[in-house]
Amino acid sequence: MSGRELYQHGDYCPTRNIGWCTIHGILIFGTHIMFNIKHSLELLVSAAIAEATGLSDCNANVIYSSRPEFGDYQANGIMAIAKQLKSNPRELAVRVVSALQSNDLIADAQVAGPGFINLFLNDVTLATAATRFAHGEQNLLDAVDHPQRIVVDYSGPNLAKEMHVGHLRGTIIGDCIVRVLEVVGHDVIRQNHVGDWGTQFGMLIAHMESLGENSAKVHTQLADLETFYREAKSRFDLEPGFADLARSYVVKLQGGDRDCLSAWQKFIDESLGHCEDIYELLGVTLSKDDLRPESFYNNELANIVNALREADMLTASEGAQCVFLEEFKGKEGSPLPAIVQKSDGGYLYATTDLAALRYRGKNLAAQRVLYVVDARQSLHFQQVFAIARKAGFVPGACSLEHIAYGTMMGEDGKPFKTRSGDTVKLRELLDESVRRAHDIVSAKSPELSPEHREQISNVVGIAAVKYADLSKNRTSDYVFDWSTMLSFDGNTAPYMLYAYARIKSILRRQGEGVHPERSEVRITAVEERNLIIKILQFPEVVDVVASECYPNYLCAYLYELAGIFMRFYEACPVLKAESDLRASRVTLVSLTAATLKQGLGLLGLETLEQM
RNA sequence: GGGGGUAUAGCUCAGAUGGAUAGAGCAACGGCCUUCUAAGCCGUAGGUCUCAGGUUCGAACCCUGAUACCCUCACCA
Repeated sequence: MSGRELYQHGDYCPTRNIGWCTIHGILIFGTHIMFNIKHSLELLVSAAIAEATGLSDCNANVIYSSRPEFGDYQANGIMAIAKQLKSNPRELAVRVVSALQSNDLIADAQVAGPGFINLFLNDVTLATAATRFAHGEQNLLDAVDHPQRIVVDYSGPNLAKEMHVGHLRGTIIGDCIVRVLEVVGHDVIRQNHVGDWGTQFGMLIAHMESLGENSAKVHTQLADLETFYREAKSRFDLEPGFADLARSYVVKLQGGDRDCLSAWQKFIDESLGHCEDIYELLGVTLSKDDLRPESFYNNELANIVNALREADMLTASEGAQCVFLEEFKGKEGSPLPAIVQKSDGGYLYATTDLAALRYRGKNLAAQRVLYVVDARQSLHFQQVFAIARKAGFVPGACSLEHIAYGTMMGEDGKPFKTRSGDTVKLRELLDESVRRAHDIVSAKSPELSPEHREQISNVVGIAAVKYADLSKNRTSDYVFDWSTMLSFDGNTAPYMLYAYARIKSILRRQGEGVHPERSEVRITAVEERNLIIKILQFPEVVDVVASECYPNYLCAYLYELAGIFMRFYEACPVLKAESDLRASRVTLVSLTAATLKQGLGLLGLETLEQM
């Protein structure tokens, strides 16, 4: 955005998501572009700053006001600009305010403190915008004007074992990000980089083969993958000859031996079935089509090493093929290699990831690649990203991002395990959550039918686990705690679901009396105004989540929305109000319900009509 | 030892580009159901934002140093 000119209706607009445009100098509400009050204010104030100072490209620094008397939003950029110009910030702020183009969005702009500009939104415009959304003339979330092709790599369980709690975060955070990116109009390609290759599969196939041709028996055995793995591992460690047998299976597998491959396939199918059950239970959008297992890149690994050799990036060290990059140092400041080929000729994790990067950059033509992977792997991703860039495996403009997340801890502050120290199966965790939810629902609502209680606890139990995770900053470790996540108080799934059910109850009771799609929203109380503003801010939050990939921003927003609704609910009778006011409030309730449902949907949560 | 991360109320966590008086929930105490689901709402109390410097009109946030804990550093993924 440069200078004083705003964009003409329908013009190319380099700043994304502007809800207002100008025609003949008059700011109007644009219908073809994403609604975003904050960006619109930034645009207006930036233009005024440019008008007042002659500077282009000024950051108006618009944020939400911390207190009601400071307006709805505030522009904090004036102080920095005044300093740059060596002028008095308050005087500059006054000039900027008087340079503000007339518009229907800002009702009042006041200079305060050392040079803040407090912005008060126009009630009529707010009510009009809410009405338009209620009438379905526009969606609160509309497509961005520059969709990107974005590859999101998430979940990626190891198929040798059953999914455990360690897979929870990546799976649900990734799924939320994918939903958010899609709803704003990006072209998203999911990639489930499952581990289906490597030495441990030789061991598993050897164990499976020794059980004989009885496929029913094999199926039964594989039903508990964890036990199956333990048995195979134990034979590998203890049984004479078994380790050699396992290794011979690895060689046969990699050599493309048909029998061996078919046994491997049988195992993989079985294990994938386990994953799909979990995905269904969790409500995760990953499907078979999204699978790009490690074995998918098998034939590319030698090419990757060759390409690195041709790029003169390869160094042989202690028998292994390595890439040394300046920026990575190991112990005692010694050069740190990324090993792409072992001394025995085998390939590694880094090699596979380089092949995946090249595939995503070249074949999938990604403009942005997101890796939703545990924070402990950050060095690995820094290395492969750097190597892929240097080797030209991905286009220079393609953004590579490690969307790192922290570890789930037990109450003792150590990584979450069972009492005996084993990893907790994801299936068991989710089942327990549903069971606990059922106990609570039965205690709170004994009058509901058993079927209804079961349905509620299925939704609440799963939502509780997901929401507890998504509502935390993904980069930090957090303590897993049943009582907090299943509590109906605070920023939890049960509270959110209850708020939604309560809202739906009003809409049910009002019957066919009011038609939100034809009614007019009015502002008669501060609680209504607060609710409208909060609803209209939904696109702003979604936009930030799409660019920065922090689902907890969305959770915080929805929690605040629910809280503001509750205050409205206490202060403003809906069904007891008369005629137009009743219609306005029912419409507002309906908008709140739609926003909550869509927001929870973006988190990957189901809602309940009744609790 | 190198690199990275974390440190905010008794507990669990928020705090998006530095903004005005640092926020929730739990736990504690006190109010509100003849009124749209009380699984709710309102209020009280609780903080030298680990410590010490620095940058600035302004710092939980940026810089330097210290302390504590966590992660990571050659053929696992």
